[in-house]
Amino acid sequence: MSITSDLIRGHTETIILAHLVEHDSYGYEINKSIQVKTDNQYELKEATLYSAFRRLEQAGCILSYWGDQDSGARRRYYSITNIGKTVYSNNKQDWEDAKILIDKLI
Amino acid sequence: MSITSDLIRGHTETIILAHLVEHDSYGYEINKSIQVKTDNQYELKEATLYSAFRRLEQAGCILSYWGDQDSGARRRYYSITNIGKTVYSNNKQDWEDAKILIDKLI
DNA sequence: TCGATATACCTTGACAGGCGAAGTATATTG
DNA sequence: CAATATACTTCGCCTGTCAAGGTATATCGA
Repeated sequence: MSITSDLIRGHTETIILAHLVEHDSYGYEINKSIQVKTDNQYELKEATLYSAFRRLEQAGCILSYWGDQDSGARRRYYSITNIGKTVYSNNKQDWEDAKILIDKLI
Repeated sequence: MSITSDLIRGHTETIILAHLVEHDSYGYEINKSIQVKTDNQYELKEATLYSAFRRLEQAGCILSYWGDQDSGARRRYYSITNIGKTVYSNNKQDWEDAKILIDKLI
């Protein structure tokens, strides 16, 4: 893990939404996927991940339901809502804007 | 101001150092400069700015001295140290890395 | 001359997101 | 049978941001 947390702060929710736009998923899988996508350069801390889920659900961006595994640990699946999709696009645009802004300043 | 604070969070110190790499300066001027550079899209809140100065000085990244104005409000000038220059380059590189990482994830 | 505005700095306390640490439970593998 | 992987949860601390309030000097228009 190279990136400092303050640089990623504020992106956690967007990262989760980006994953859920593709397909329903659950916490552990999302985190593994982040590690794969970044060649193990980054992973979310569990507490960070699950508290982001709580915020997103509270905000109506995602819905959760228990998966029905006949084996293995239970999984709480999440799906993105229309609100979540809107928030996701807005966040993505904000990121594009922020990149330009920060590049001007540092 | 369009950018949300969580996207800029962690960049405040780097932004200040970036300004001080060019020349010694003081809080008010740095903040004005940020507004000009970003066409008024962004400015640091005073409390944020001055608490960043305190952290940077504590960390040995900057030094401060009072300017000798014969008129107008007194100014506390800051100059960047060698440590500060090193921190600045590291932060800049971290930002380049973070950009790539985040782009992969969102 | 007096109020508004610009310049310039400082402090306090609250808030929110990240995260270390610890716990729970199931399945697999050596 | 112990270790490891999967999978989720909660508690409480830490840290950067910022709203709010304060101080002081200079200028400019009414």
